[in-house]
Amino acid sequence: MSLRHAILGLLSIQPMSGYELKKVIDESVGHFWTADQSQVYRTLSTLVDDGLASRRTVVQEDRPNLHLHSATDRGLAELDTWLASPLQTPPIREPFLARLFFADRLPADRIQKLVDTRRQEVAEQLAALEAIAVPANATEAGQVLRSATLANGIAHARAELDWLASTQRQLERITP
Amino acid sequence: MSLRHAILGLLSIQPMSGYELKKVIDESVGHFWTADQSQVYRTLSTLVDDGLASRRTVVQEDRPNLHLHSATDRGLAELDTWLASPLQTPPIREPFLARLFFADRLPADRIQKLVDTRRQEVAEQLAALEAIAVPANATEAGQVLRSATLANGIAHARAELDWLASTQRQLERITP
DNA sequence: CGCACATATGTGTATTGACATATATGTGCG
DNA sequence: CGCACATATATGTCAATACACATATGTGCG
Repeated sequence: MSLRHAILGLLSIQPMSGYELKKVIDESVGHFWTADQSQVYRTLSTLVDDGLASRRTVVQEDRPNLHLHSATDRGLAELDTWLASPLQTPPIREPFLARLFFADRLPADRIQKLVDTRRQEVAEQLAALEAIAVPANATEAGQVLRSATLANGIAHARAELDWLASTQRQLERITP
Repeated sequence: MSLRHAILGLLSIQPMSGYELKKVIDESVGHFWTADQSQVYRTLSTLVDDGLASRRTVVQEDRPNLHLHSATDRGLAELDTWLASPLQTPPIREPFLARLFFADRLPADRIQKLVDTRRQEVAEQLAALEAIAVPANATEAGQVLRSATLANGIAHARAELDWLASTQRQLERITP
């Protein structure tokens, strides 16, 4: 469970409610990490139970009360331990490649369509990533790192598009 | 659960035992799909229960008996349905990027080390992928598709290496 | 007025999967 | 002789997650 650490990391930057966390995850780290809303709340609870985060209720009058969460000292220590620990590579699962691998069961035009649909999807993803503004000449480590994670997504999207184009050409070559 | 379909796909090419399937998954589709051994056996059982695969026991004298599995007609139909169904994009989870995002908590040399360790790992992965031989001028759709999935892994590994180099340069720029 | 949507927090539950473990036998190595 | 390793199948179990659902209130729109 690395969602624990992702949340701990976000809380180390700024105290947040579960609701806000979910939004931040979707918006600012969404290109490399996703989380279910219910999981965010449950993880926050275990974090508080384990003493890695603290919870403070903020009374609001015109909307439901907030549970504002902060990383505790132990939480920050745990975060640093995680940052220094060896990286466990996650299981690779690429549904599109899995499909493409068996796609010769389909007629040629259907294979082409598979590839083309994928091309459109990746093109949209790329456009979405490129639309996110990044500071041009970052001087702080945090800025550099955060724009680098974004650049990673862009680099892979472009690589995927190039590969798709090349695959498409190869497919056209065998079915003239 | 797409392991069902991955297994169904492999069985459509050739009847196999669970043991053999696990090996084939590790070796031939390992660069885009991984599976736990216990999960392979359990999935085979549900596949048989659902009538999508059939099981035949092959008695062997000097080793444990084989359970040879084949895709049934219904299994092949299910496979084709899956191939034609809209692709559900899996949740994105990139532990390395998650770490890098919060790595400004670490001293500069530790960040560099993080990036460098990653560079070595990806370089090894790339070498492993490049070592797999592929037919140069594929004429069959199946060959083209299968070498394309391999090419995909290579393309992404190279993109990752380029990005890592660029990130490293940026980090050096801010900590002279 | 009803409806959707944003704010905000949670529970219930089934599936998936990772990891450990059990069982049985043959081969090769030191 | 013991040990590791390959062949081969399978269960037990816990954690992580996805998806659905429940609850409560204010705002804006047609």
